[in-house]
Amino acid sequence: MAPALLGCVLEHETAEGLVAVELTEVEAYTGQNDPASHAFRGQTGRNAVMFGPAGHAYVYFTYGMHFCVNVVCQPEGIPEAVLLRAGRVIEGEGLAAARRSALRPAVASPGTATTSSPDPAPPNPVLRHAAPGRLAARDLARGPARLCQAMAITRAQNGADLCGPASDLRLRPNPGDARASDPPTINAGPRVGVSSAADRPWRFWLADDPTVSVYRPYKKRLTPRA
DNA sequence: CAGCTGATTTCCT
DNA sequence: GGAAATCAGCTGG
Repeated sequence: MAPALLGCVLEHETAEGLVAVELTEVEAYTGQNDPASHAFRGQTGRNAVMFGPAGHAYVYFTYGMHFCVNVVCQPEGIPEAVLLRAGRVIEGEGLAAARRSALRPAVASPGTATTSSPDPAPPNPVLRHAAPGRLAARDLARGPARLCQAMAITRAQNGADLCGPASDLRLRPNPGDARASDPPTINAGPRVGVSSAADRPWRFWLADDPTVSVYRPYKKRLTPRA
């Protein structure tokens, strides 16, 4: 399933508009026999969608600030999924860039809220710069959390039916994909940032595509966070 | 360019 | 309590 998803298009239609991304990099997670999978130790609140039917979005929140999206790939009860790691924005580039470069509200934390501003209160008092510099087109969805930010995919999309034509978040084959006559070269290698089963070459990407994220092997933290 | 670190929450042991 | 399917900014070579 993972290499088959390369070249397909993920679309998200929101009140702000439509953003479409052609997938250029994915990773497979086979669940119960894969120690790197969130489903390895069985079903939990977070990973429940992976145990549901295929074709739905498993969105998870990680590192306290990022979302990542997967496509569930097996029937109910078999928690296999493919992480969407990167893509090329083919529609709604302006909107994607705005989402990626705008000042973003920080996640609410106790004690930091409201009151101290003498000015008319901004929409959210705690703001953080997301991407001060100019943003290259190739970087809009280059990485799993960047892809979610560019497409406004959050917890709200967890469980979305990617194959439902009425769904706001949907996956479709790429009509401009010429692979039938001129198949793209697909490369495979170890997954990014994965500490266990790091030898399994289950990351797949389109060769020579600039939107593919930079490979970073797993590194243990020198000073673990409290 | 490689390497480190802060940000910040959820989940699991 | 500690790691995590990350990212951006900064440092030093």
